[in-house]
Amino acid sequence: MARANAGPILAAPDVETVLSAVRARGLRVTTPRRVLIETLFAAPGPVSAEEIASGLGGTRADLDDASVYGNLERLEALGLVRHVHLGHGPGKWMLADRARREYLHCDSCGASEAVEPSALAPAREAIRAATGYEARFTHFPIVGRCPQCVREAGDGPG
Amino acid sequence: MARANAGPILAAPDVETVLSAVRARGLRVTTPRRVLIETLFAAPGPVSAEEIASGLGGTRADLDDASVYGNLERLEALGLVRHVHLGHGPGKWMLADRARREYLHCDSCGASEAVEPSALAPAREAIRAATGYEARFTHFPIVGRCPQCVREAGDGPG
DNA sequence: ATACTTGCAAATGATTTGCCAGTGT
DNA sequence: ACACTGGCAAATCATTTGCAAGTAT
Repeated sequence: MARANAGPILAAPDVETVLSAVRARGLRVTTPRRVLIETLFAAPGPVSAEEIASGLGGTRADLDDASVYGNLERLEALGLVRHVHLGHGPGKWMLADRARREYLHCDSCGASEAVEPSALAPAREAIRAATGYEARFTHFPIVGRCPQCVREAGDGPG
Repeated sequence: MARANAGPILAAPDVETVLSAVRARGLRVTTPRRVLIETLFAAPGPVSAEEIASGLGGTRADLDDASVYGNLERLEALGLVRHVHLGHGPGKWMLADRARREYLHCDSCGASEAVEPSALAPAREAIRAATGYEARFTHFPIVGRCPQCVREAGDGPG
C-alpha cells in the first residue's frame, strides 16, 4: 500500500517529464519503458496491458506482455500510472492524473466515463452516513446503467 | 410455498423448495445439483465456485469444477442463485435473495458486507443527480474502506 | 428411450514467475 | 562492471468448451 519514496502523484504533461521522474526515482530509462509511456500518452483512454503490448493495434511498437505487466506495476508503485477495473474484462491502464478521477461503468452498453472526485462527494457522504464506509471509485467504479441505457430500456429487468 | 412455477427471483427457505423450482423450470434433479444447493445452504456467506467444488474445504461432497460452473450459471439464469465480484479474486456465489441485497467491500482488510437496497437509496439518488447513472451494487459492490479500517488508518493516503 | 448431465481433459484469457542474455548508468 | 531489464517460455488462476459415458424422467 505504501507509495514510493518520492513525491505524491505526479501530473504528467509530457513523455520526457515522466521519464525524468522514472530516472529520478531510481528506475532506468530503457527503450521499452519509453515506448510504454509514449503508448499511454497516445492512447484514447484507459487501455489494457494487452493493447499496450500490441502497440494499440499495430500503430506503434510492440512490447513483450510480461514486460508490460511488470513495468505497469513498477510505474504504478511510483505513482506514475494507475489502473481501473471496468466491469468484467482486463484492467485498464492510464497515466496517473492529479485529481485521481473516479469512474462509472455501464453494464448494459459497456460504456465508461470519468468524473472529478468532487462530483461524487455527496454520494460518498450518503454512503458514509448509511454504512460508515469511505467509498472510492478510482480503482473499482460505480457500476449500473448509463443515462442513455436508462432512457432506452425504461424499467427493464434488475 | 405458493406455486413457484416461473416467477422471477425466489426466496429459498430450504433445499427441497429450491429443488422443486429446479424441476418446475425444466431442469433435472441430479445428485451433483442437490449437493451444490446443499452446499450453498451450508455456506457461511458468498463462496467461490472452487470452494463449492471442493466441498467447503472437505466438509461436504466434492464436485467437478466445470459442472459447478455450469450449474451455477444455469441456476443463476433461473434466478435461483446469483454472484457478486468482491474486489479482486474469484466471483462469490450465493442463493438468490428476495431483496437482492447490495454489497460493500473493504479493499484494506478484505471484509465485505451486505445491506438492504433501501439503505443505499439516498446514495443512488446522489449518483443519479450527479451523473445520470442508475447505480446498482448487487453484482459489483461499493469498494472503499470499512469503518474499522477508516478508524485505524486515520487519514492515510487515498 | 432420449435428452439432459456429469466428469475429465483440454482450451482460453489475464496475469505472474523464472531465468538468462542484454544494457543503462 | 554490475545491478537493473527485456524477452521468451512456462506456470498459475479463474473460467469455458468439447465430448463420450451416465442417468433422470
